[in-house]
Amino acid sequence: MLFLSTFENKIDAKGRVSIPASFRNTLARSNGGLVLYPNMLKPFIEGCDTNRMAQYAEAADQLDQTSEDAEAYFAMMASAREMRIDSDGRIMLTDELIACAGLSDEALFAGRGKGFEIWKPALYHEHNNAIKTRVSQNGMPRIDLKAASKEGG
Amino acid sequence: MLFLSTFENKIDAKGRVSIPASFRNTLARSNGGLVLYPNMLKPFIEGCDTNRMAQYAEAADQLDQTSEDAEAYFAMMASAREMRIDSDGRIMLTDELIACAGLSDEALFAGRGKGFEIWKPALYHEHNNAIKTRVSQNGMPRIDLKAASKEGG
DNA sequence: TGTTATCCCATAAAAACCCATAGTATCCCA
DNA sequence: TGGGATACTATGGGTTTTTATGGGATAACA
Repeated sequence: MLFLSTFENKIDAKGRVSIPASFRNTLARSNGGLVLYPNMLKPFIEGCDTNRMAQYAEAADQLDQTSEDAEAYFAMMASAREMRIDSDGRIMLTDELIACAGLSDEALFAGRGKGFEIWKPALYHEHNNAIKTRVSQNGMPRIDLKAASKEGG
Repeated sequence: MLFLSTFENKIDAKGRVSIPASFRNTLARSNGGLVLYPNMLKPFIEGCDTNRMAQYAEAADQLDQTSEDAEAYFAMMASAREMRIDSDGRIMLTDELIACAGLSDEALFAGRGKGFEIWKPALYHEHNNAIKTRVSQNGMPRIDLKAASKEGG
C-alpha cells in the first residue's frame, strides 16, 4: 500500500494535525507506527512507517560505527520521532518538526509512494512548480521498472 | 523497537537522571536491562539493552582470544555497567560515566536506532551540527535497505 | 555510625484520551 | 437518476493520565 495524493490540514492551537485518512490506512496495513524526521537538505518533514525506519537502523548498524556515513544516519534517528496517532487520527507536532518545515497553522501532506512529506503549503507549491517546470522542459527521467520489481517482492 | 529522538533531562543533586519514557518502553519490549559504557573515541556514553551486549560478547568470543581486536571488546565490556532503573524510571550515573562524557547537571539522550548516546548537551550540539553541515553539503550517504532487511530478520 | 543507595510521595507541566459537531462523501432505495 | 439516510473525516474543547523532577524517609553498607 502506497502513500499517494496531497492533503492540506489545519494545525490547531494544541499543535495537533490530522493525518490524512488514506495515509492512516496505509500505515495500518503496513502494521507499523508512524515516524517523522526533518529533511536535512530542504525545509520539510519526512514521514514513513516504523518498519522502514527499522530497515534504516539495521543498515546503519552494519556500517563502521565510527564512520561519517553511520554518523549521518545516527543524526537522522536522533531527530526522528515515533508519533502516537490518537483515537481521532491526529498527531502532536513537536517544536523541532514545526521549526524545520516553517509550519504555522496549516500542513500539506504529499504522498511519495513508500513515504510522504509534510510542507508549509506555500513552500510546497513553490518547490512543486519548480519540479514541474523542469520536467516539462526535460521530460520524465527514464527509470528501470523491471530491475526494481525484481528486488522489491 | 528502536531508540529514536532526542531528550534533555536534568541530573539532580543525588546524581539521578530520568531515562526518557520512550527509551524505557523500548527496553521493556526488548525484555532486557540497560547497559551503559563510555565511548572510547569521543566524549559520550553509549547505551543499549543487555541482549545487544550479549551479542557483542558472542561476537567477541568468536575472535582469536589473544588478538588485539578481542582485547578491544574485552575493554569495552570491562567498562560497561548494567544500570538498575528505579521505580520512577531513573538511574544513578557512576563517576566514571559522568567523567567520560563531561556531564554536569544535564544529560542529552540521543536515539541511535539499535542503541542510544548520552552527551553533555553543549558537546552534542557541536558534534551534531558538524554532521548536519556535512550532510547538507554532501547529501545523505547511500544505503542499501534491501540488503539490510535480508540480514536483520 | 556515617555514607550511600533505594523507596515512597508530592507536584507541575505536558501529553493522551474522550466527547461533540459540522461538513463531506458514500450508500441505498424508490 | 434523484434524494434522503448513513458513515466518515477533520476539527474544537474539556478531562484524565503520564512524565520529569524534587525532597524526605528508609534500608544497605562500610
